[in-house]
Amino acid sequence: MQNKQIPRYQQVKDLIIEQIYDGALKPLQRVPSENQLVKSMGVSRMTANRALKELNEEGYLNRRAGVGSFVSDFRVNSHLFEIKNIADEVAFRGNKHNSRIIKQSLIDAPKKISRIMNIDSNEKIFHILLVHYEDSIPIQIEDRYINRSFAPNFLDQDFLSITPSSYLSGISPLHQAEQIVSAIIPKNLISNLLEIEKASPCLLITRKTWVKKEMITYGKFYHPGDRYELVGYYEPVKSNKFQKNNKKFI
Amino acid sequence: MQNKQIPRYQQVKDLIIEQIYDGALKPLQRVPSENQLVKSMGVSRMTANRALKELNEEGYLNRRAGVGSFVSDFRVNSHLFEIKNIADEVAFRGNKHNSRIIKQSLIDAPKKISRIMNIDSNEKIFHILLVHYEDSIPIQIEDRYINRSFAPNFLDQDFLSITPSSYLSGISPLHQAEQIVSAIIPKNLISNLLEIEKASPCLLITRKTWVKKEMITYGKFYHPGDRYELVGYYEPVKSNKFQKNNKKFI
DNA sequence: TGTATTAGCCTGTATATACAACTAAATTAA
DNA sequence: TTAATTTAGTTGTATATACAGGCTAATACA
Repeated sequence: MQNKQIPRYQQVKDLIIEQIYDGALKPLQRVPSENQLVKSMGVSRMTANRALKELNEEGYLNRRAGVGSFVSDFRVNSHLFEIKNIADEVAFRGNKHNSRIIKQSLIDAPKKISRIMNIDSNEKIFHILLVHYEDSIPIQIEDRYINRSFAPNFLDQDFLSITPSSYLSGISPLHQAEQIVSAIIPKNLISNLLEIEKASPCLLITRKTWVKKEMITYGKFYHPGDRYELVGYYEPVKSNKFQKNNKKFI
Repeated sequence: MQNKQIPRYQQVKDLIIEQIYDGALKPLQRVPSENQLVKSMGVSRMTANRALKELNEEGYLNRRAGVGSFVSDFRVNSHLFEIKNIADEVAFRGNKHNSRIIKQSLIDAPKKISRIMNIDSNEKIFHILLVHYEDSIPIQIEDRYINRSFAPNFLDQDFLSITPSSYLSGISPLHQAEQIVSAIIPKNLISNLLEIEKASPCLLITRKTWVKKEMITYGKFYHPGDRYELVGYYEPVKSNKFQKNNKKFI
């Protein structure tokens, strides 16, 4: 009965979002046009317009006048705009990205991780540790745990040709993300992999992501403090895109 | 004649934004209702609705059904949502904020600053250096330059009772902001003021703000790495608010 | 005087309609 | 064959209208 409480434009939105998360609507795929929604859902064109317009503003869809509305490619740009794919960042700066895989395995979930991710303590979990390079200089260490049920084929992936972020975004877009930025002095393993001095500072980004209330990944991302910065540029008008940039290797 | 290119809802928005920046509409003040805009601007109620609705989503206005639409209080929350007032952050966590002013003066603009802010090199500029405390523990050093023409009475302000951010936001809301986050080992002056060890890392936030294409402030904000984090929480639905939080002094 | 009701204004949603501008594909003309 | 034109479908904007629901203040009632 609370069906009547939910506005119709929201019902249309929810239906489309549902189909995106279910995989019924895949990235770049066309979604029903406004007039099709008028017929299929019995709403007026204006409320269909509102639904698609808001989904566009929220990053789920891309719309082009005269063409149509299409599901965003979350593998390139998350609709949670701050979460970007580092390979695309590097490419955006005109540099060459590659990576080195240190670990890629299915392990018993460490107690700390199983607690954070709220999974059973005797459950297995995927773990990956890799170094991202920009023009052969290390710029990020990705130390990440992935919920097994979300990406059962995780071990079969070649993460030299596609980043874990991109692969995971291709399975389903994110519902939520939390990102904590801090400044630390890293342990030896990290500073060695980043090829930096032992006592030099790092930006540490701790990121949790959820799909449908379930935590999908928990990861730590280490960046050398002297050659990486988080850049945010804000204006109220259009999309407040967030960019991560590293310095130009001064 | 390009008047016709600009959509009418955008014209309504521009008019209101203009008045906010001009000070004709002040924080918490009521803006014309949809029906008043229908009469005064000769638009339909739906386009007036769209204008006010978007201004609400962009943080310029607060709307309440049955009551009206009001200008946001930018002194508390910038509509560039990432830029928050640290005193309010601290209060939000239920702690006590106070600050200590190290410098508050009108100086000859250092060459580097005048170049960054694009002002004449023999121009004078305001400079402030202060330490923010949360429950008497230093959490931020604010080292900031302020364009003289924007805030002519800057020296008369008592920045123990109101933060510079809050004061500046009260003059006019921001048009643009850039924020760069990096990890550094601070110089002695900074580590002394923050009461941290010499070699311990800091989060450094370098922030530039603009009003109407003119750079208003340039500042560096230092946070102790072991007791401050930037927390971002994202979800696509509603406002993607950005929060700065420090740890609970573990 | 104190309380309940009402009136009036506000935003939120929804529909039906209309025209403009854009795009891609089909059609026509050279 | 090539180029220009038309056509159909799409999004973007704009209007007029309507009703629901929230809120405040004036009004009526006890």
